Amino acid sequence: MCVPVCPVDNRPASGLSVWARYWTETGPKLRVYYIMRLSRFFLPTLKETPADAKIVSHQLMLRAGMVRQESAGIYSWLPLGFRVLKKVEQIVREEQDRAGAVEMLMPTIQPAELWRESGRYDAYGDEMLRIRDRHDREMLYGPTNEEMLTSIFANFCRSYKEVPKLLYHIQWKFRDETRPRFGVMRGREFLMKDAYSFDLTKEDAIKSYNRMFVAYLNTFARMGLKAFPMKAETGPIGGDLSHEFIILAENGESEVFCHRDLLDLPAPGLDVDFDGDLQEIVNERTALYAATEDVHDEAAFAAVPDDKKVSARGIEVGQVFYFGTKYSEPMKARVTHPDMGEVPVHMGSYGIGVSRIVGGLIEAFNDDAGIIWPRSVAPFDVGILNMRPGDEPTDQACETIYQQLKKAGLDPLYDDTKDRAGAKFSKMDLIGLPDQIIVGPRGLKEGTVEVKDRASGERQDLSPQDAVAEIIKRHQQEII
RNA sequence: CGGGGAGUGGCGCAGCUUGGUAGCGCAUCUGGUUUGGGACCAGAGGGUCGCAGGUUCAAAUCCUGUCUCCCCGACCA
Repeated sequence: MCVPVCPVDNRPASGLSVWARYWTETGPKLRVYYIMRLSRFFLPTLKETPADAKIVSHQLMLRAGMVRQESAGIYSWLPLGFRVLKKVEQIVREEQDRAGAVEMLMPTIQPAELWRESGRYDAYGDEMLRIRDRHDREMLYGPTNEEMLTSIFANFCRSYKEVPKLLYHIQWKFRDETRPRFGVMRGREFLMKDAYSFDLTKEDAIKSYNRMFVAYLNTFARMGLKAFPMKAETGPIGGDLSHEFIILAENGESEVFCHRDLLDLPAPGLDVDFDGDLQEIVNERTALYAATEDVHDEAAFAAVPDDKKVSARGIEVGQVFYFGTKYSEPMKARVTHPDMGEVPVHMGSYGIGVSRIVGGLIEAFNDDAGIIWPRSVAPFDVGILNMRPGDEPTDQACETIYQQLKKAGLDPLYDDTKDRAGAKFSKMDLIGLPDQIIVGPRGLKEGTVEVKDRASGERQDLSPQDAVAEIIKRHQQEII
């Protein structure tokens, strides 16, 4: 049995569900998997670029049949897009868990009451979608959850022994932007991971801040993204310490300035001890100049050597805040300490734009033919292209390859359609699966199939067995 | 929220100035020829021209209002 394993923590690599593991370990030796045929899947691709989409990620998401716009800034996630969204979400979840954060789930709809307590009900303005229920009670579709979680904490936690606490959830949010744009990158409805920390003192709160800071570096690295922490404005969330995590992209929404050496720092790695001292890792990433345009300091930037100056455009994919007692004070989230008496807890909040990242990934990984997914987030791991459906040996070869890949823990998509070869190639390139296995009577006569690497375009003829082994090898290497 | 643009078969567009039978490409369906980089021939189906008023014998076309979407800016994960 050949199961790709993460070299760092020995977990099975990708796509191997609990059930699959159960069966491969305990079940019958001859396990047959359901074959996901393209003819059965739902993949409404477009040959032409929709007129409304202006940036490449939005165009490709529509063309690849990942999303459909329902209203300005509101999207349905079609099966292909949904798979990527889930992959991104799962990486975020795993790294939150690894950092010691605890997952929960709060509702999308919140009572206005909560926001009156913090004073933000009026302050938030038209960006907040306000609604009334049948009893004429004022409700809102949550743009964020500081109030709700602070209230939960205040309700249950009274003692200094209850802290530190670090809780997160991954939930849909709504901000009624005046001008949604860039597809899912700046929608009104968006999926976000938001974490909230509760600590006794500012000093402790910084430790929580550092946990998230380091977790973020690993999170983005696992998706193949280079995200750089930059000093940032605290905005309506408030507070006095904040970093945005930025990926560089031509279509980035904001201008950023930083020291070139920052771009070369590797991710801390998945073996970081999150209960240990993380300050050094954070210091290393914050020592060099890096700021978004809002807080850009020309004088400080001038001190950076000319050949190290980088000014570029970037997409914000995450942000971390420390804001002290801004919410705990008015909402009475206090704990009692033997020496300090009753004190409001020091808080921070930590967001990652999950749905936004899907767009960001495409901005980072595309070419003229379409999307090029990093293996960790690809909707399927590999595409199997049948060049002559109906031809017995070809069908048989495709299905065998499918079963073998599936058995190895990979998730293939089998193009069994009767489309012409050109259409199949184009479609597969468009949706960007990292690897393709092209199976036709012509090659099979010679005992070979063709393995194509989407990113490099490189192709090689291999026996079906070697092709499967090659694909599995590539996926093992991908994991950080 | 300021400024600009656009709504016509599923998608991309023409028609509007100068009112008169709604058109093209792609996609779809049928038949045939093709068959390893988004084929070809022949035929077919599919549109209350965003919506509501108005002008007129007659409105996709002119007038008024309204809704929606997109772009630039201000604002934000």
